Amino acid sequence: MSEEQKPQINTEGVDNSMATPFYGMIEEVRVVLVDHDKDFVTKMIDLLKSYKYKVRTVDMALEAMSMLSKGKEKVDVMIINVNSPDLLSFQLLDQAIALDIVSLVVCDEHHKILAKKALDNGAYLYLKKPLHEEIVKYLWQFVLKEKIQKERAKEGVEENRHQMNIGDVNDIGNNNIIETEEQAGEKDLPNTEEQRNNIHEDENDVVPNGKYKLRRKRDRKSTKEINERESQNSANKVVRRKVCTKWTADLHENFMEAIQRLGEGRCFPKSIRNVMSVPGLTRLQVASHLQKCRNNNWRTPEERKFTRQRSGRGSSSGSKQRSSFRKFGTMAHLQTNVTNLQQHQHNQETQRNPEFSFPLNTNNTFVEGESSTQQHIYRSQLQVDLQYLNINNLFNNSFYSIENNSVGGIQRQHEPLFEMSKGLQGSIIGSTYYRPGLEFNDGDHHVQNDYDLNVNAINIAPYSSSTMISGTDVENEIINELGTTNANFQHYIGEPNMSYPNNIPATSHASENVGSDSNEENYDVYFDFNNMDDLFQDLGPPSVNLPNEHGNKFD
DNA sequence: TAGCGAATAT
DNA sequence: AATATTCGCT
Repeated sequence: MSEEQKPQINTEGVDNSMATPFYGMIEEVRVVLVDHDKDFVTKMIDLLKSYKYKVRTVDMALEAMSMLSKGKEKVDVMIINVNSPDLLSFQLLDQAIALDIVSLVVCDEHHKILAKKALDNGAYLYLKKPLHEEIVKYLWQFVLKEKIQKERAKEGVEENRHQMNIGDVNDIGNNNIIETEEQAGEKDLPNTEEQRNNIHEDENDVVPNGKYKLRRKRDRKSTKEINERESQNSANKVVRRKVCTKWTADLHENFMEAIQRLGEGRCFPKSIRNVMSVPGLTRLQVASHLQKCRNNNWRTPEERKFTRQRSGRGSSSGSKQRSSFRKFGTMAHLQTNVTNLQQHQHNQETQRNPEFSFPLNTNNTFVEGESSTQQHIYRSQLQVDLQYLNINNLFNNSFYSIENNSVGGIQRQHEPLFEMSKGLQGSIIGSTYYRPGLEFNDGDHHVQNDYDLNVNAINIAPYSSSTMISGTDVENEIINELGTTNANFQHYIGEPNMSYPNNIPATSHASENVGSDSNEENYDVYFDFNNMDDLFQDLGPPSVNLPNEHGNKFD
């Protein structure tokens, strides 16, 4: 029975390569642990490593966030302490989710509210410490499943592409991945260059100012092409969900402070970004915002509401006065004489010099909103909107086929792996699919049903096989399966009528629905892995032999 | 090259 | 309308 001999494991194409970690299904799994609890961290490192995971640890969420924004290291799994001292746990979670990182949120003390919030925000699982070894052991399967799922989603998309056009509006989320291919043929082009060169100069008109004015839209790569290319290059690279930063008054304030601090002539996107140091905020985003501001085209959310109300947005006066104020940082490169002064100020910690001729000022432009009074913790600064939440509820075939073979039993040597994943994932599934919109930029972005859909996922998973999510057979099977093993879990059921507590900023859509959804009582799912052994087949460590060499930044 | 600003897409 | 993405340029 020693782990050495699991030859049987490979009957099906499942994979025999015991030689590689994770049964060869995944090359490596990089786990980032975000927790300030030394003890826990130490233990987890050992545990994780014993299962061949690449581990990287950080104390606080902020650190992890910057790590993610740098994007240097690929991360597959994040284990986040829900109570990071810097209070950024949820922001980190948002970020991680946006990057398709399987995120487990852990806590010392269980709080339904937090559990709910974590799941709401896309956490794969919400767990109380210490983590059950089984979870760690099968962590990689979560990753695998997500990955496969994503690929399938992509494939499906490709297949249907011709008929999908707009049709799939409800398919939130895929818009950026899908992209209809109206004009076939272009995809054949070997490379972008060629396409770029297709711009016909003669089609441009010379306008009075001597510049060329494009007659037709630029011959840019369609996002579709990009996506295609991407998916080719890196089959396993996940498609990033498109995220949209919302420039809240706070965030803007931060931005303005940076502008102020830098001084005219030095307001470049990059430097601004650095000064702002808002994790996750990219240079491009700053550039975009800067552009908007320079053009005096940006309004705070409050202002927007206001102007919207008075429908006017009038051509004339009114909103115009702001202009003089917002012209800051124009042409950073113009470098006005203010420079020296600025430089000076720059060196000093205290920069806000009133006399700073910068228009922007101190200004109360946004003070109107409660923002200014807000704590200095950059709370809701970066509100990431998941515009493309949709997770195609496609179940991947890989699992499917295997599952089919194993219908009826959890035993089969080579299948346990998947059985397990079925059980576990199935139970976890709720949180996996459960991704109500966080907050959307504009009402246009239909996330609406996601909520119900997903809530169902959560509710149903443990108890029944009613159709939901995708309604495929596979799915039901999984769910049923889960149902049978259900007893092993202790489902923590939230209070029946728990409506959104005030402290959950929420996502209005969600809260509304919660209120009206009779199933809400099952909303909150909390697992207790006391008896996991019954649920999972013990396969021994995923990889007994193979020492994994890939030692990137991960140990 | 990386980073910028403007143009353009979504 | 607001934010993202692309692109030519330095």
